[in-house]
Formats: sequence, C-alpha cells, structure tokens
Amino acid sequence: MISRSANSLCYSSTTILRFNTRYICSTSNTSSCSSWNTQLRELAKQGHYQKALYLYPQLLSSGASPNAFTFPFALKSCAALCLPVPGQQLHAHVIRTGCHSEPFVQTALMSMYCKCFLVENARKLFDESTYARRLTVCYNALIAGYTHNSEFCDAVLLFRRMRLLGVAVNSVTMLGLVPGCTVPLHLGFGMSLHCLNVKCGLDGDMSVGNCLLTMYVRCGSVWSGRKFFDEMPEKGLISWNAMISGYAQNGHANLVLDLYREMELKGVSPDPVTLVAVLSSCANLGASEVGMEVEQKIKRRGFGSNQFLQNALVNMYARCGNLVKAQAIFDDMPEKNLVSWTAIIGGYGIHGHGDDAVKLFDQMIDAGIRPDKTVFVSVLSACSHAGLTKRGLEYFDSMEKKYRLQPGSEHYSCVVDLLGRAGRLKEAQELIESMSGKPDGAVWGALLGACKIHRNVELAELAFERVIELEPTNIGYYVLLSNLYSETKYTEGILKVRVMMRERKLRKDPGFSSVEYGGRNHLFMAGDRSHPQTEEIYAMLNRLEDLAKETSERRKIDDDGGNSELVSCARVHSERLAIAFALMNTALGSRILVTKNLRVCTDCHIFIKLVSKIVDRQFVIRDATRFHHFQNGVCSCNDYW
DNA sequence: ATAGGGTTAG
Repeated sequence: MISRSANSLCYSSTTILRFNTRYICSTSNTSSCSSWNTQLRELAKQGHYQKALYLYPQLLSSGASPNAFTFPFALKSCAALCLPVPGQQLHAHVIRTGCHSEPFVQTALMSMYCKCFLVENARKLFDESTYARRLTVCYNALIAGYTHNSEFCDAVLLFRRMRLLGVAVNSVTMLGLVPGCTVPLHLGFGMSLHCLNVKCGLDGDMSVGNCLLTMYVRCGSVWSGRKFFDEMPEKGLISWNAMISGYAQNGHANLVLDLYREMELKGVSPDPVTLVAVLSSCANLGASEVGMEVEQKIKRRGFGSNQFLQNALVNMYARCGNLVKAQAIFDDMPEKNLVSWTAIIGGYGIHGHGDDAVKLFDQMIDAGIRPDKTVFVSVLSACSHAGLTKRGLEYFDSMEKKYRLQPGSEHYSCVVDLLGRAGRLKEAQELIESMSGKPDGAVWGALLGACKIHRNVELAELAFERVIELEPTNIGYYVLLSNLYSETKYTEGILKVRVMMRERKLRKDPGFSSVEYGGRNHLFMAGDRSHPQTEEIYAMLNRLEDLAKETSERRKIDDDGGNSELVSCARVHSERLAIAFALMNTALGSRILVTKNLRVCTDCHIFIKLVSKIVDRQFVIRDATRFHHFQNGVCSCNDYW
C-alpha cells in the first residue's frame, strides 16, 4: 500500500523509472504515437498505472515522440502511484516537447505534484501559467491538492479568489473542498458549501452528495447526515457505506445493523467497506450471530482475502467472547499487521486472559512489529484486568524508554487502575501528579474506582472532586462515591451526593441494554414497554423476582448487604428487561446472554447473581468494558461483581 | 482522444 503521509514519501525502488530522453525530438510525430496513446489511455483508465508507466519508455525507444495526448495519462499514473521522481522527469519531457503551454498538460502536472505531496511545485506552475487563472479545472486541481495536503486554509483562499474573479464553480470544485470539512471546526464552511451546491443546481451529483454526507457524519452530526441521506435523489453503494460507517464511527451500532438490513432489502449488495463497519458494530454489541452471518457472506462473495475484513472478524469474535474462533482466524491470516495483533490482544485482555494477552504482545514484538499507542492500551488494560501489576508496570515503563511513545491519558488511566486494584493507591495518586499533561476524567475515575474497591474514603473524595471538575455530568462517578459511602455506612455522605446531583439536575441517562436473538438486536430502555412481547417479558420478570425473594428469604444469599426489596423496586432497569427477554425466548436454555451498557450498580449486580443461581445456568454478561462469566452466581473475573 | 472526486479495521 502506498503511504499517504506527507512525511514519508514512499516510492518503491522497483517502480522508479529511468526514461531515456535520447529519443525525444522536438517535432512530434503525432501519427506514429497515437496508437501508443490509445494503449496508455486504456491502461490508465483500467487502473493499471504500473503497466502504463512501463509503456512510456517503450514508446520512447520505439522512436515515437510523446505529445500533448500522451502526458496526461502518464502523469496520472505517476500521481496515482505517488511517484514524484518519474513525474518530474515527465515534466522535463513536457518542456522539451513544447507541450508546457497546453492547458490539459499543465493541469495534469499540477495534479501530479499535488498527489506527490509537492503542492508547492503545483502552485508555481499555476502562478506562472497564463491560462490557469481562468480555468476552473486548474483551480479544482490545486484546491483538491491543498485539501489533500491538509492545507485547508490555502484551499479556501484559492476558492475565494476563484469566486472573486468569477471563475465558474462546478461539482469537482466541491469535491475538492468538502472533504476538508470533515472536522467540526470546518463544518460551518462545509454547510455554506452545501447551500452553494444547491444554489448552483449541482445537488444532483451523487459524488458531491457522498462527500457532504461524509462531512456531516464525521463532524458528529449523524442526524443531519441521516436527513441528507434520506433526501438524496439517488443513493449508490458509497452513499450507503458513508451512512453506515458514519453510524459505526459515532457509536450507533444498532442503527448500523438496521441500515444494513434495509440496504439488503433494497437489493444493494454490500462490499468490504460495508461489512467492515457492520462487523465493528457487531463487536460493540456483542452480536455474534449477525457477525457469523457476515462471515458467511464474506466467504460467498469471495472477500476472504481482504485484510480489513480479516481484522474486523478477529475483532468481532474476540470482543464477542469467541476467542477460539478469533484465534483461528488470526492464525490463518497470511499477513498480520498491528491492527490484527491489537484486536487479538485486546480480545484476550477484555476476557480476563491477561497471560495470553501478554504472551501475544511479546510474540508481536518478536515478529518485528513496532507497537503503537493503541496496542499499549490493550496490553496495559489486559494486565490491569488480570492483576498482572508488575508486568503492566514494565510495559508502561518501556513505552517511553524503548519505543519513544509518549504515554497519553488513556495509558495513565490503565496504570492507575493497575496500581489501584493492587491496593497501591498512594503510588497511583503520585503517578497522576507526575503526569506531564493534564489528567482527564478517566484517570481520576480509575483512582476513584480503586478507592471504592479498597474503601479509601479520603482519597476517593479527592479523586471525586477532580473528576467532577472534568466531567460534571457523568453520573457514574456520583453513583460510585455514593456506593462507597453506603458501604462504609456514611449516611450523610450519601445525602450530600444526592443533593449535589439534584442541584446539577443530573438524572441517570437513559442507558439501554440489548440482546441478540434470532438475528436481531432487541433494545431495552428503562421502563420500556414498546417491545411486542412486553407482557410476557414483564411476566417473566415477575417470576424471576418472586423466585429471587423466595430464595433470598430461604437461603439468605444476599451476601452484599443488599436485600430483596432492592430487587423488586428497581425493576425498571433495562438490564433486567433484557435478561427477562433472553430467558423467556430461550426457555431457560440460554447459555449466553449478551447485554450492553450494563451499569454496575450494586442493585443489578445482586439481581444478576440471583438469576444465575435460580436458573442454574452459565451466563456471560457484558458491561461497557468487559465480559463477566457467571457460574453458580459467581463471576470468574472476581472483581467488582 | 487529453485535466478534477467520494466510503474501510484495533
């Protein structure tokens, strides 16, 4: 793959061509080179840029001389392959053959320079040209070039100048500008382009529509994006992909699956890009049934060798808890990249198999793969979940010393968690204070969580104060502190937290849980009665709660100081509805139950323990961060629950 | 005959 990073110009040695200029004569022989031009055009059009570039020296050595019809295709090939060296040689040939005053050739040259990250050269050509300042295409090439080189200001300046001089704007101008508006800072400008696009009657162009759609979703305006998508006069595969990926990137995994179904119903057939987004959403939802369906589709459609999809499959199976399958796919991959390793390491980490995660990380290093910040997050969190304190600290230390990677907040929060769980609260606190950057909410939150485990009220209050400054509306932290107060029987504290929450008008956000059943995802909100099987679900809930009460009276199994009243009074929780639904549908035969966004409040935690005791089954329950494997009412991860 | 563009994984 060709690197698009401006800092790492990448041209493989095999593709650098040495064109022999000896044969070029100044009087071009059009008739003899037209057949070469035809071949060149065909190759470039079909995307065989490599072959097209090999044809060029053959043309020279045959005695034919390149003309104004030759250069655009040859230059396009250099641009596509990001080969500035042959590109510059072609520029020399252009001058030598007297084609440099040809606007088509000039534009192709500019485009080539832009794609090869030599946007300065392109600008020089533009400024020196007598035609360029009047031609829309030249502006288009340069504007797109600036956008590609992350010099969006220059792109906008040039666009302003173009408007001022009255040069016509067309849809390709839009295609050069809109992709630069995919950050929230530029959204305002992007929306003005959207208006202009409509005003100029260019809104029939699907490509521009796709760019605008991408702009909205990447700026986080998914709803505007969806509205735009629904109103598009024509939707192509890329439009569907942009919308689906947009949902995926903004965390609306369920909407991804819904839209994917809709797409299938409309008879639009998905490509690897679609399926990558779908799999990533399956991973987030724990929807392995849909994931397996997608895997079949990948096989049927012959996408099996696509590395993006292989990585997405590994990630999906790993996150859904099927580590055997994930490992099998991972092992079968002929080429493993950093993303593949991160997926499998993270998978083992989430499920508490810290030893395996660590082993794989070391294997990755041995395989000569250079770790990045993301894979460190995976391995550090694996260590913290599995209690591998020493190992985790070693890795953390190696980040800077060995790999010159500056740890970010996300790494600090893992290490604070690591130290905190091990009871080394003081060290955790010192680590936070030693941070060069400003700690974020997650860092203080990790300390707060650790204080909760070790019942350190004093430090918890400090961590709470800090975390609330940073994330005043994150309800979880208030609940955490309140629970700590309740465990340490500090009633005044509980009241204090309640008052604080009331003053700030904080209410528990409408969390939801989901269960995958029958190839569909069923969402449950607190107190939700919208599900078609609501009656049965509540009946099941009643039965469970009766059983819970009975059992708790008979055996006094409430080992957490909770009581059966809690169980019945907080029945609106979405997790409970989800659990009831799953139990009902599988006639108590459910072995795996996957729910999302489970808030780990003491209350639900007791409920889940009771359920698994009552039905005498194994459960796998997923909260926002990890899986909890229940057997006989006990979770194997042994913490928190 | 000849130029400009959009969607992917941890």
